[in-house]
Amino acid sequence: MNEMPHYRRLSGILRKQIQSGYYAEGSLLPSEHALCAIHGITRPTVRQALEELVREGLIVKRQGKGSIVRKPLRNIGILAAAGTTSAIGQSFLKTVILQKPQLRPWPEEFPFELPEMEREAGCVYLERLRLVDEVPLFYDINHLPHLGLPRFTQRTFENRSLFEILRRHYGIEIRGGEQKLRALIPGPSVREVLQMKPGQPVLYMERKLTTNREGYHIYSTIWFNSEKHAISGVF
Amino acid sequence: MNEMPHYRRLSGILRKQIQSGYYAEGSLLPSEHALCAIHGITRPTVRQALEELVREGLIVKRQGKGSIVRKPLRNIGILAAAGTTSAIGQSFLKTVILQKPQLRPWPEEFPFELPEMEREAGCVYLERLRLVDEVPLFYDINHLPHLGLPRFTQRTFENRSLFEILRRHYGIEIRGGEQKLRALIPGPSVREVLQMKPGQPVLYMERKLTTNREGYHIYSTIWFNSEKHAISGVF
DNA sequence: CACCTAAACTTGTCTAGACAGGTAAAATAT
DNA sequence: ATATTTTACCTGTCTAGACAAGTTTAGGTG
Repeated sequence: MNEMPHYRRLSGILRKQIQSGYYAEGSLLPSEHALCAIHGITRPTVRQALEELVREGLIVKRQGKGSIVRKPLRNIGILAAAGTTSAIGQSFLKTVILQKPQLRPWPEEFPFELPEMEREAGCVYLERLRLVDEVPLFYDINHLPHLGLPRFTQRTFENRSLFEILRRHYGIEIRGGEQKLRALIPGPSVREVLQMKPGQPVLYMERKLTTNREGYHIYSTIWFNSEKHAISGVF
Repeated sequence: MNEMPHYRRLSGILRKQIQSGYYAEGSLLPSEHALCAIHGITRPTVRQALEELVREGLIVKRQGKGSIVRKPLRNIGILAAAGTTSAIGQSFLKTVILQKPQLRPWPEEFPFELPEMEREAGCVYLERLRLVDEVPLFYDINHLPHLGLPRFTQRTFENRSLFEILRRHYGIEIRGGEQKLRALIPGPSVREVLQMKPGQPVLYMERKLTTNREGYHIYSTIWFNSEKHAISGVF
């Protein structure tokens, strides 16, 4: 249904091939010229696709040599990735909904500045806990404006990406975003959710995601237990 | 001396104009077409320049509207920026060299895997402390391979960007890199350097930067006191 | 005046090449 | 056989357009 741009289609194909191990670590992707021929598109379009993969850290390019497939990062690549589900192998990641989506007024104290439009629409509130190997890792609180999301509060989110549901059922795609990071000692409630010992620090993130809908943003607050896993990013 | 690509030259010009306030927050940059005419280059080249600025969070693009200048982030944009000096207004940032560049063997325990070439070359070690408004904020340890860096240990780094010296005197440019982030409680020595109270957490980063020199990497370990400032990034 | 439509302008995507510069393998000379 | 040069191939940069799609503005219509 969605007409996807050629470059995004290609990057999706290559991403899947890399993650499935079809291209081994350290091996070369087909050359840009070859990819042109295979997919019937021109080089700038191919380059645009490869650029996405470079940003995600899946490949490294070397002039005169080619595009080298990288060892997939063991850590959680949340910095650049749109969703957390795509960041780590989905198989190890389990999602638990602590608070089902429910309508709420916007909080009085909100770390982001909120456009008038979104404030008036009301807010869908959602709490999740992500576990890797049965150990709590992320705890995130999400606020989305209640604009054009029919039946959203009835949907099931267990083990499914929030972003995938937004894309498939409502046509909302994440385009990018900004985030702020801090290290802090979590309060007792967050500490308990993450099953951490007192005095242990977490990575605290505030994110504002932009979407293909003009003026529609998703706001997330994330607590991350970085004792065993680090967060990785490429730039 | 250095033939710079057109797109990088343009992004540099625009970056300077934005940071100097020549384009006010919220205002529009000249259209891509206008930038073509002004600088005598074509649109793909202009777009490549603008893309850099989008990645840095300096502008936001809106189809049908234009490139909007963003409010400069108050926090430290270290995630995407190559150097920390460029991330915050240089005026407020002060650099103190805690350990002048000196030759050393590579550490036994090194958080990164080290190419053979770089290990054999020996290592230049360098410790810095960054202060904002006279308050310690970053403490970073840097390891660079001692390959083609004549007189490097004699240079002065006070209030000067390490990356600028590498670029101007040795032709080394930062192309990108990867990083890992954690939250942790610093050891007593780091805590003292950053003048922090016991039990307070820091943002801990390990970065591996890639350069225009094939196989030449810069390794940094950074401790960041996030009590007053957050680290911000755009993706 | 209020409303709607069309035009002008903007960025997004894409084509079809060109040349420069780096890498590695094949061909040649020693 | 070894060392050097050439060649083929790859990515980096750039040109000069085209059409699509979103936004704003200027006219025109009622």
